[in-house]
Amino acid sequence: MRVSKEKSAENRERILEAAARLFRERGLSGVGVDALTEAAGLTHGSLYSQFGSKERLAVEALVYALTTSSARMRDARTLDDYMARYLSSDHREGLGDGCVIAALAGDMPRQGATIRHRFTDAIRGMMKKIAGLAPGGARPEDEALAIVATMVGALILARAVDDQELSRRILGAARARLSSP
Amino acid sequence: MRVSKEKSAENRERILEAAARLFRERGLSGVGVDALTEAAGLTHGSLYSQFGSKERLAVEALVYALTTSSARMRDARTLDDYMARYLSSDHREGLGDGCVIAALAGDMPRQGATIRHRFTDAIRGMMKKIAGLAPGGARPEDEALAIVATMVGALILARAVDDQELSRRILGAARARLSSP
DNA sequence: TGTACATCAGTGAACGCGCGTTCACTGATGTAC
DNA sequence: TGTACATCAGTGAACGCGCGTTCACTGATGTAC
Repeated sequence: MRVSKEKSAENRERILEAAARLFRERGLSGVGVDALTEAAGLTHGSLYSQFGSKERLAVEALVYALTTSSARMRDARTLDDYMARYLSSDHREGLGDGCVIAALAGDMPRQGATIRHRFTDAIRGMMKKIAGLAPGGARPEDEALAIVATMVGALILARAVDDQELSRRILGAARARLSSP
Repeated sequence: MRVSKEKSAENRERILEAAARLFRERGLSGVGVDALTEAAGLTHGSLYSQFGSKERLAVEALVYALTTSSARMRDARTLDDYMARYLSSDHREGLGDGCVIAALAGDMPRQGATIRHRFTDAIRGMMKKIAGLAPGGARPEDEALAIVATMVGALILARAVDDQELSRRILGAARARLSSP
């Protein structure tokens, strides 16, 4: 049955919220349309009314995740502060509401043009944020890219290993290397 | 029909070779048993004679990939040499015969215990190789872990972005940061 | 404000398809005599 | 060395299942009068 504009907008938001979390937790191909809509209290057909296809939802969910999840990092004022948050065990455990780049980078080589483009913009965004926090240097954006690579790589590896002690060590080693310039 | 022991061992090797390449190219859940055996010139049933299940093949293929693919890096004598090879555009393009860690790290949080364990050993192996090449420092293995995180992160991000110039810049920035100590 | 009706967000059955796995079967290999 | 037969690697049909998507339908919403 038809629902009010307000209710429809709220349903759309709930699907996006669920998708932003589930895609990060299980990967883009690891979540089906049933799981996505069920998590929002709807049936799979509503996804097609709202988004047209799973891929188009994925694009919007990526953007949604970028605008909401950078909340964790947004008000970091110094590079040390940013790093401490990014390379924390909290962030390692919080796949579903953590960094989109670390969660989905491995999927990107196999994605469509639109979603890869948004993802690339997200990396540029993180680069600029870090460049704004870092002391400077001759090429601040290149330095920022190296810092991004270290942080993203450390988080991905810390989540991949099955040994808690090694995981803790990876995050600590990355923090140590980045804080002592 | 039954085949000779030699032929059977050769078939097993061919499946492993195809699996080691395809799993890295498309991810562990991105390749089906038909694709895996067809690439070796066999039908899907032979996978079950040889390995018992797709997951057990994945474990063996991971080990196989580690022993063969580190060929690219094996004879690196210095950290600069290792880095130049690892952070090359050749390596970025060569997903299928490149670093297993960079290719599969993103899949690990959703894998079974055995395969995660092997993967964790692979990271320790790379850490020790780097620690053996690096100048030293107070905690050579921790320094090596940070270098591994930077290299793996840079390669994953360089493969993820859709902008060739940015991709090149990511690899270059990581090289620059690692070579100037 | 009240009534008649067109709109359309969401439902649920159905689609074709590919997945991982099972299993009866084939027939060359390998072995026992 | 030659013969009879058990073994078993590989084949191909079939399984139940979940995938993404389509579509006729429902009925409350929103609009035109």
